Amino acid sequence: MNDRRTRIVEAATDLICRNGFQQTSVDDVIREAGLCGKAHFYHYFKSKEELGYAVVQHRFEQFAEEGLSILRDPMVDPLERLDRFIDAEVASQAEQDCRGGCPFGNLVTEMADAHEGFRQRLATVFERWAGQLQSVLWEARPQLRDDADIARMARFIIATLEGGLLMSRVTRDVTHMEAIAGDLKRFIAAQRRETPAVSVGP
Amino acid sequence: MNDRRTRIVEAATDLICRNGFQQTSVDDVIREAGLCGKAHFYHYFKSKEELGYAVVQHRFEQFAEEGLSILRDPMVDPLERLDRFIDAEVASQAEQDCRGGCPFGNLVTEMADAHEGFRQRLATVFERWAGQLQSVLWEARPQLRDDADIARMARFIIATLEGGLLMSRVTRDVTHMEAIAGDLKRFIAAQRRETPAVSVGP
DNA sequence: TGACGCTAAGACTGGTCGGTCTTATTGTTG
DNA sequence: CAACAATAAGACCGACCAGTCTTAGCGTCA
Repeated sequence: MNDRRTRIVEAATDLICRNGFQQTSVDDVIREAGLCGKAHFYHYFKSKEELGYAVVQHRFEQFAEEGLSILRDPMVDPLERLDRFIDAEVASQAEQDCRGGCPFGNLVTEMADAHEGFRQRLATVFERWAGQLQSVLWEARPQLRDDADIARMARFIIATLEGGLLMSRVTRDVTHMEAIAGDLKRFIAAQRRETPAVSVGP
Repeated sequence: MNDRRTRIVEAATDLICRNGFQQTSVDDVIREAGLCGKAHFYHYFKSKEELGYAVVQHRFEQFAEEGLSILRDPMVDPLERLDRFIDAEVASQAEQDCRGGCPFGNLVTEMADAHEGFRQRLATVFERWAGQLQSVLWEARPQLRDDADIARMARFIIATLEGGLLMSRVTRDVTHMEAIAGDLKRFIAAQRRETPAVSVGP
């Protein structure tokens, strides 16, 4: 059945996000999932690489559900949503004791140069992530300066978060991530229209 | 002689910066350096890990000389130096076709969680890097707002550059790095004193 | 010339890896 | 019960790795 494949992908996602792709062996995944032999694994996946692609896909779906969903909450002001998303990233880093970093960033570092297939799939992940941020910023457009470049801002936010994760990971000090996230919020705040837009009646 | 050890470290630095630590075998290093056998290698280095530490050290010395030296040029205004440093990072990324990223960032991702020895040495690297940035910002203090937090700014700059390298690496598009670097410069510019400080005569 | 000590080179060891192949077990149909 | 199909499990293969051990070749000194 297909949910056995799903089960394998889940186990592999855990392992790969924790230890990286190269440091996770197919045997490890089999053992962790514990419901098929090696030959059977290669019935579900043409190769280990194929498993890696499935993991990228799966992890992004998790992220879209657990992380990016904050950006979609229609009951909250868009710029407030953005702040909450940034706070959630900081909180998540604190929760895992500054270890692990961003699974997508990790895989970029590990695989992007050597493996075009991974690079493309990861590029798609970041594109979609940036797309969600752009949607929020677009909603917040009336509050933003006319010259605010939304696509650019979205990429800047991602880059800064990724860098913040890296810095707090190496220092193992979440206050670094907090400070960087704080500065990022100030950067975003600086893109707000100085005089708030006034809605004009008919 | 000791310069044979140096030669090995140089070869290993090339290989490890290009392919990562785990993906570089001791045999690869031997072959690349081409001037000693394996047993001899283990005379110079207690283990592969030890070689890795030497590579971190060596690569940082290169970086301090080639990259960070821009920050020390006494003939240039400090904030101008900072801009030039950022430009140099972008140019370097363009030169290597958006591949490779930052060797220190790569090693953090690869090793920091699993290997305390690497984590500590890499933390030192980032500390020194941040230290150089702080020196520049300190020099620029008269031009900066009174509430500018210099240590925080230094870390923010590093984080943003690291994130920019990652983004342009996955998209293989240096314009992303350029845009992020541009926003970073705007962030720094926003920390300038609004009314320039006036030197008061006696 | 001959005996000895030192070093460089790479063969070797035990282990891991991705991926395949064989075998055992189960279920199904007459 | 018997013959066969489908599937599961893990033994196995060649390649590679970090680290050690053996050996062959060199210079040195008598």
